[in-house]
Amino acid sequence: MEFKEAKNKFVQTWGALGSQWGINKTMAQIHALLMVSNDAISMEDIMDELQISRGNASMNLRALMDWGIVYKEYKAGERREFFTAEKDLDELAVKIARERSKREIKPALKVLKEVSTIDGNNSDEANHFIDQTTKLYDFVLKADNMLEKATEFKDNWLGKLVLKIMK
Amino acid sequence: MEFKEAKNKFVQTWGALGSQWGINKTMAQIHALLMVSNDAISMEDIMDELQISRGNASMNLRALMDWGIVYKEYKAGERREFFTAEKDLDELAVKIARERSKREIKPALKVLKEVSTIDGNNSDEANHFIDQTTKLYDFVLKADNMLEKATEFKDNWLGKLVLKIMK
DNA sequence: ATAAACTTTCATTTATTATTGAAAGTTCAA
DNA sequence: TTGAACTTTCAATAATAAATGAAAGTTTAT
Repeated sequence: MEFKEAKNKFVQTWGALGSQWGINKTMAQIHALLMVSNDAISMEDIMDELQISRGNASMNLRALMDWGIVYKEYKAGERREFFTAEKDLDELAVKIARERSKREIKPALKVLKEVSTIDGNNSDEANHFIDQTTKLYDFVLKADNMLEKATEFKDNWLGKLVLKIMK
Repeated sequence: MEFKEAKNKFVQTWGALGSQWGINKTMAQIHALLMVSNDAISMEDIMDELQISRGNASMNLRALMDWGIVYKEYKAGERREFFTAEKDLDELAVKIARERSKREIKPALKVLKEVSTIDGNNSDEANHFIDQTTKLYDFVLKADNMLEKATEFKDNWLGKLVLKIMK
């Protein structure tokens, strides 16, 4: 396999993986493209390489910047903007985790808290519901906290030790 | 809020969350419904409660069973089948993690390995590509292994201790 | 202040994904 | 073995999500 083919395969695969995880295909593809590019790329080049429209490129680049995993870059003497991806994978993971927590897990927790605190008044059905949703609340809260903690984990001697032991 | 309203809100929220994570809405809703139900439910009742068609119910129940998080149950003297969800949340998390690893992460790793082992022959661009995808391969592999290990984690005194310290 | 060079927006179109429901398949009791 | 009671399949349809592209908006050099 030669470079161009490999690059294309990578971009396509990353895009497909993205859709499976609820991230739109083009967004994942743009990210993939920027991840493996040596230097910053213009919107024009992204459109060209991925065969997508201007609007599509613009919107997805904006979304990637909102996630904090793609940056604008300005080149001296150049009018147009260039884009780069966060290439540090730990940093990337942290940002994605934080963003999904904020956007999805936190709101879900709010609902879980709400529905788990209804009055069960002597109905078996309702009591089981309260019990299950309370457990779920605790579980999701714990998982979310672990995610949070994991973001501090990598620079941490204890963490590294534990990982080694767990291997 | 009363029980019926709370139950509905929970099912709807769980469904919406599912779509955001690449799981189809109905599948997530059926799972939610079974999670908070005291006892096994027939397909008819699921169709009725969620206002979905027979085919839809059948296909998504099948999918949930393929994931190993919903079970068929037979009741004595009853012809039709009843369904229950895995209610142990640790067990649920393990099964989902394993399944997604098998279906999505493993194939992605295969591609990453493939594309990261091309011949870079003296092109800077290609060399950067190889470098980035190799790092990505290592990262994803490590994350996948951690997921695997985490499935053994809960019964483990060391794990519990670490979580306590990390708090 | 103007216009060239660029980016963003958003109503419309297109593509993707999920749902329906009728027909085919299965199972079981008699 | 038949047929009633149920489940599964899958081609057609509907719902949802993403992409287009032309018009509006911005920025900057002169």
